[in-house]
Amino acid sequence: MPLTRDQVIETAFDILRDYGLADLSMRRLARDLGVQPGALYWHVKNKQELLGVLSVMILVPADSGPTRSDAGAESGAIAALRLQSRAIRRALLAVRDGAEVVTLTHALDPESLNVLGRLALGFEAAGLRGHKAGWAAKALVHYILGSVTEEQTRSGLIQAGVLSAPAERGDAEDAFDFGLELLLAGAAATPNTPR
Amino acid sequence: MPLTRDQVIETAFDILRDYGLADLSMRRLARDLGVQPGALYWHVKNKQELLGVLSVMILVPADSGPTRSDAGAESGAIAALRLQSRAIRRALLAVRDGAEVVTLTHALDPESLNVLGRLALGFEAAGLRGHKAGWAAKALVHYILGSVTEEQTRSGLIQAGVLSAPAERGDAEDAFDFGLELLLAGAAATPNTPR
DNA sequence: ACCTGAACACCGTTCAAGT
DNA sequence: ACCTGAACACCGTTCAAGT
Repeated sequence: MPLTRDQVIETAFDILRDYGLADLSMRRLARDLGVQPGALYWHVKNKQELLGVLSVMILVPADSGPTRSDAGAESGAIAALRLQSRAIRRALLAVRDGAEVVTLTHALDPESLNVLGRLALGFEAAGLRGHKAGWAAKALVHYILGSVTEEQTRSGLIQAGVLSAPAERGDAEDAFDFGLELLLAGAAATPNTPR
Repeated sequence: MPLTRDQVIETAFDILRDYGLADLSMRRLARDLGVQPGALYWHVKNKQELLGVLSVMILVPADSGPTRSDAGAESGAIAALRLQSRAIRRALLAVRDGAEVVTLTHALDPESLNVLGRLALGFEAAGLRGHKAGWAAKALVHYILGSVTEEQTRSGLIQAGVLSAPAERGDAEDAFDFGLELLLAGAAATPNTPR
């Protein structure tokens, strides 16, 4: 039977998860599927589209966030943002080079990932008005993606034998949480020029 | 006369500045220098080393920051961090794909850019102790690089005709400053568990 | 010391032609 | 509808051999 789009995507995801982004070429993907490279372009527009789909898949585990109906207590809004941010970090860490893939997609098409808009809603619930909620969300996204990309790059280099054991181990999470608190504390302290 | 390392670096910088990172290949660089690709490897270890040198060059305009001797008034420490952050942003914006190049270098070798250590000193001057100053500096670096990378990616796409004019223009700087204030306000509000 | 020539092992994408 | 074959236009890096 013919190749399906889902097979292409699934195999791409497997290569990414098991070997990393550097090994995820269209030619390698075609080889794993037992097909000529050109065949892929019947099922997928180009590599960028494929990475976009993978980005969404990577973020699925973090895809239950605050929705507009969750406009609950304002004090809980910051707590919700904290949980959501950690969930995004965990989802990215679960796939090799996950942060890098999502960063690539986010750079070319920020709207395609629901995560961002989701966080903006969170900051609105926390009391930020106008552009500020969106700006805060962008800042948080940049922070998360940057942190996790560095974390995954480091473990990639260590595994490749380029780097030796981490100088100080286990503090990646502490470092992440600290930066997260910085951002959230800043948001909580920001004076809200009314509407 | 023979090719010099400085010529290689200068020409690479020119290609980057004028045509962007996508055009900066070793083969293109060799062509512009009127030499075979292999010749470059006499003057430079590999492409990564070259990008590292370019990263340092890009950041030179922001390379006059607080040093340890500047342990001045604690209130001014936050102000200094604000100025330093804006200087870094400007330096990155001055070169096409500057943020992306620096991000690549920073990912593989964070120590090689003095910027980070510089910012950590700034946070120490602001009263953060122990790991916290370093963590805050990392957060700030991720934020700056992420913001400017997105900014430059967008203008690159617009110039390439992929995107149309920005939906809301001129607010890139406002957005940057807002996120910056979030981080700095968070740092100022962070309780300092003594030593 | 410095460079050429040539190769090795790759890329993403397109497209006529086949079934 | 779906894929092959083959090409186009590239990559980064190495290395014997030349001068």
